[in-house]
Amino acid sequence: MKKRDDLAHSAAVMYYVQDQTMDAISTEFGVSRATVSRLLKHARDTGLVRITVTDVSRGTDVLARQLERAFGITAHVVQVRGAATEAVRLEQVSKVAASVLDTLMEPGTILGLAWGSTITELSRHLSPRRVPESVIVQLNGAGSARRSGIPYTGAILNSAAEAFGSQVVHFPVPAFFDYAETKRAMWRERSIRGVLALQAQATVAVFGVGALYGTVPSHVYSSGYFDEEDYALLAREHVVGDVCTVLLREDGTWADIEMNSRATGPTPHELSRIEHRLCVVAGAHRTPALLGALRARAVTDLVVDELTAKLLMDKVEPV
Amino acid sequence: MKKRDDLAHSAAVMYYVQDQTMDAISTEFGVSRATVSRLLKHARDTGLVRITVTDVSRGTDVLARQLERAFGITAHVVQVRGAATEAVRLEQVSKVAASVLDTLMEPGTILGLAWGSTITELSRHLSPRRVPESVIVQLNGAGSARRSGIPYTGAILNSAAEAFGSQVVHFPVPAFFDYAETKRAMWRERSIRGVLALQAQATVAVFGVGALYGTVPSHVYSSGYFDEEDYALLAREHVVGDVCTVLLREDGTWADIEMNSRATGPTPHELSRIEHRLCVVAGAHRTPALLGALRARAVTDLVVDELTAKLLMDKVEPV
DNA sequence: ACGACCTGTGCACGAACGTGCAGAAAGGAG
DNA sequence: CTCCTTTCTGCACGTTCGTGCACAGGTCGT
Repeated sequence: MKKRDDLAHSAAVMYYVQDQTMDAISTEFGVSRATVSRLLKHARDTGLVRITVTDVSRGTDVLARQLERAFGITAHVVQVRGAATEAVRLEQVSKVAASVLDTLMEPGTILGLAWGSTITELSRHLSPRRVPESVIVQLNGAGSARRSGIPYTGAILNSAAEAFGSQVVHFPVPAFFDYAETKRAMWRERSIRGVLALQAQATVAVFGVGALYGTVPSHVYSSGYFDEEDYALLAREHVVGDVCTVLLREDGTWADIEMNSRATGPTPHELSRIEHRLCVVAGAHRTPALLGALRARAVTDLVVDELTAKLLMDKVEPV
Repeated sequence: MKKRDDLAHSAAVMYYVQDQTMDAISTEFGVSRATVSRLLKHARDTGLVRITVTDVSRGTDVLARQLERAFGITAHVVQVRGAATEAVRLEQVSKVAASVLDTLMEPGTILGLAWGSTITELSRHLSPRRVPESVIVQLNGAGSARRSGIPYTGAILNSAAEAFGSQVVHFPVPAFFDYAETKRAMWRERSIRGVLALQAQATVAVFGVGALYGTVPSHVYSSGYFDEEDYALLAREHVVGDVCTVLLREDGTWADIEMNSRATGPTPHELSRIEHRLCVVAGAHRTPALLGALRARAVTDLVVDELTAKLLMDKVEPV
């Protein structure tokens, strides 16, 4: 499809630069106006046309500033129609997050990506833009008792790699090992050490937070990663969710949770060596987990919907 | 107007990033949809939202490639509706040129600007974008027997400076001196030498071509810069137009034209030390002058309307 | 205090736009 | 070559958008 890109490019120039109407362009090209509409969509989708909003926002959004002061982060609060479904909320937040991520990518960036419903959605909204020498590395294992997790994370990593033109490095381990012993053993393997080393060099990390409780428990808690016994353990430890499959409590502690010795994602401590840690959160039920993540200092950049942001601030600074 | 920019920013995010309809945004904000439409226009106008078309074009536009091969330049051929008036043609070409100039500006750029109807129009279509440490320097004098030229060039330089946030350096001399002697004298003055030195350091120059003949003679030939005697001289010398008020013939020669010893713009030879020389041309009557400019190697980047491009190629490679 | 003026907003209408659908063209398999 | 599948295109409709106009609220000068 070389011809199409070409037409799309001319059309884009005429439409976006010269501001011709689609009608004028269609007669110029001798095609229907509908086709021009489609060409322009194509141009936008393929990154031939980029629409960028400068983020000078930080300065006046009250809620965002509160978050920034309270946690020492950069925050983007996303307006979502109150009546929206959870799916819509997630979509809106992901779109904004995608655009924020876009501003963080620069040549040579090593991007660490977690997985989950939030990140999946985000990966769908990345607009293509070649980032030379970029590498994408999977942050945490995704295998479970039932599945290897590779198709699932593969979809995420691939679409991100396609958007940025990056190399991909998978992390072929389960989300949790059954035995801490196995993890220690694997962590000595050179194949794994290579991935871990790359993770440590990442300059940007993107992740959501998993919520253990609420009407919509997150993927990892509802898809066979844990058994009955595990759940009991989680409850006893007051775990509210996770960041990169490292479980944590609302107060931000995680180090003493036994199950984390079997988890494969980077701990908040390990994460904190990464310069930009973009956390994407949509949905009120994630508030406790988000609070834990923030207190664990796992986050430098946050994208969150307005409602959740409000609930969060209410918890921190009750009025 | 801080509040307005702020609302405009939120609206822009919702509209361009989250693709909400203006309707949804208006109810969210509690204003009318019309207001949102205006906010978005404001956001675009102030550079809060940027729409960029990647110029991978170079690759398939046949005419553009012909020009590139024939003259060793980078060319952008602008489609303009055949039926368009000259004013529309100029506007369209200027818009594209403005976007090309935008891609050439980077931090620290010293931009040399000529003046004329083309450049005036171009300066109207620059979309604001702060370019740190940039400087704009006027390339050629604009004074005539009647006017100082400062208000006229001032408008151009100011609007460009506003768009890029640059410093401005004027060149307060006439377009042509009456006596070559005066020019030599002035060129020794330190105030003038400072400007000349800056011109010599420019990394980007933008200019049109003036056409001496045709239905629409260019500004410099119709606004009292010359007297009867001058015109006779121009005709005798086969001058077809000018670049930065340096007169030239269709074959690209200029050095032996007496009047040029009184002109204040950089000669093609001086221009050629500037890395990027963006020439903007709209209108068939400028074809001979453009040909002269190209042959004089004054140009590295050309933006031209399709019709003029065709006429030009017909002259060079008759079919 | 009053009117003249200026800025910003909503309304309403016509213009511009996106997209489901159905038919045409292009590409493959037999 | 023919039939089937897939992709592309134009039509038509409903939606979404831009803007002239008129009015409201605010500012300034007299």
